[in-house]
Amino acid sequence: MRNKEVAEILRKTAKLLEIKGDNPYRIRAYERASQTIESLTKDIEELAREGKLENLPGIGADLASKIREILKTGTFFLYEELKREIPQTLLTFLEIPGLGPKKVKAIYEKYGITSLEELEKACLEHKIARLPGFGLKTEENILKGIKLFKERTGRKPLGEVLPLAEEIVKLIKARAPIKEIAIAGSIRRMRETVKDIDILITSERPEEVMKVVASLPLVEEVIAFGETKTSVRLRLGIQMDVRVVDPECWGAALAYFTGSKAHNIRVRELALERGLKINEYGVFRGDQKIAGKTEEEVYSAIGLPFIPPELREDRGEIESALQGKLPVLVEYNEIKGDGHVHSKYSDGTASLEEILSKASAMGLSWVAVCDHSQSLKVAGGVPVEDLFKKKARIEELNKRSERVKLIFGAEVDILSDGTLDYPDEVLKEIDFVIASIHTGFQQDERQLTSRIVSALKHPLVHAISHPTGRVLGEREAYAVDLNQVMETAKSYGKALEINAYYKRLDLNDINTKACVERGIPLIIGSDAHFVDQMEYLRYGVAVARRGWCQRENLLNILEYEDFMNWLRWVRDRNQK
DNA sequence: GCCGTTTTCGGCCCGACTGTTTTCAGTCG
Repeated sequence: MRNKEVAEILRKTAKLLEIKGDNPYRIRAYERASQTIESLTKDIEELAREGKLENLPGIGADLASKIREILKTGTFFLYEELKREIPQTLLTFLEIPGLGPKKVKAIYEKYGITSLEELEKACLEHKIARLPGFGLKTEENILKGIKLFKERTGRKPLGEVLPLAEEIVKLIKARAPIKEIAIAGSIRRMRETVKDIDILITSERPEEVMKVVASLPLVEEVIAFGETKTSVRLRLGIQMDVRVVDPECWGAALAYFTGSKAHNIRVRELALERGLKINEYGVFRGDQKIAGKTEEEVYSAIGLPFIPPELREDRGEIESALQGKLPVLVEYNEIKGDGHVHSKYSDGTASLEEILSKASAMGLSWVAVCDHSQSLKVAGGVPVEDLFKKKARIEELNKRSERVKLIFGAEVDILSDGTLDYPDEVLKEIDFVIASIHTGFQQDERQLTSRIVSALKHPLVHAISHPTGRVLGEREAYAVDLNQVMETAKSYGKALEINAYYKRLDLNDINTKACVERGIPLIIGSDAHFVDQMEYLRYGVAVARRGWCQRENLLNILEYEDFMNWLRWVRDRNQK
């Protein structure tokens, strides 16, 4: 899979064209192609071999041939030419808040500045303020931007920002005269990482709301302060944009601020084709407003059904909606079980009783307690003799517990040679075996893939946990050929996990979608090591929804007995 | 550079806020 590589080159090409001041629509074409390829669930090389590149939206004959060139040579002519013409370091300038392509170009052409240090120096010497269109204030902002850029941590995991955003919503509710309030932006779409917090409000006294927002205790700096829009930087280094609109515009504004940008562009193009105009205030035919109060109304005005926020990425949802083929996404409250938690038996902190009571509080009807296997000593891997104590204890608790059941599971290590960390006679006593890799990350793709594939082929294994091993901001996915993993899972009827721990989210949304398209069963596991972490299940459901997952794709919607039946069924069909 | 139940050429999403400007370009989302 070289999708990412191709997408990256196209994205950089777009950026370089931007600095060059090229045709904005040409730039958009490169950007769009980059996004399309990044969110592809198929291998771009395969599509190229089959001659299907031109079928992709936004990719015509020209871009297709450039993509083929990239696949063949690792680059393409225009990109190389642009790199010779424009220093690549200017691309980092674009990441400085307040600096866009026009200003970067001006600075480079006038002074030949190509490094952050030079830029900083030029600002301090007030050389920048002398450029036409620049001023002292711009200079100050660039200096501030450089400082922010240097201490920047980039996008933050949803699991860190969403709770914060919910906290802020509570604060605003308590302090300002508001009617409605909602979190919008990428948080509402439940992207795995987010850059900022977008909050939308309706109120009859917007000025007052703006003042409250600007003076919230978490605010470090007010970036922009207008009548209906305020941007602030929070102490944790994250930006927050708050916008107040009239209740009549609520739906249009919510749709607009939920994005994604790419989705919005497509929706507006569609509106134009129908002789309508959409902005954050409503849908208009000429001067007449025909919709805007609710999102449903806005979508319906341009002939679309409501599209759930998690799908709004321009990954085919508009086409599906137009054909009336949107998936009926699995709902957050349809989850009956947690497929993966740890207890005190390994490196978890919770007793089985605590897990039961947390599950009950969350309204779940089953939890698979999958502790680590014996060789994973650092994580308190469970020796065989304790395994049977755990089994007995679970049976005992289940007799007493009517509504919620524990499932005797294990997260069994796939050893370096692809064998499993318990012998078969032990494995067959374990009701739910989920296999995973915790050692030998450095092996090459062939080795790692064959380890996972042989685990999937093992008749006593039900699923693979965190199939790619990535940890957001900490560790890249290990080298594994997911295509092969998925094909094997498919032919053996095995499941792949959506690990819901917010730094893993592994499978991610795109890989989840690939599984859904192939009909591979998925199971969400919180991977909780503390009972409260079972709440992370919601991030797993979010990934499932972003991956177009319907009820039929997800094992977590099954009742306890049905899930147990599935576990037995998998073993029966693989033990002929 | 893409694309077409009004088009194969002439379109291509839209508005708030800031700063440098006397009417608007640039940036951002």
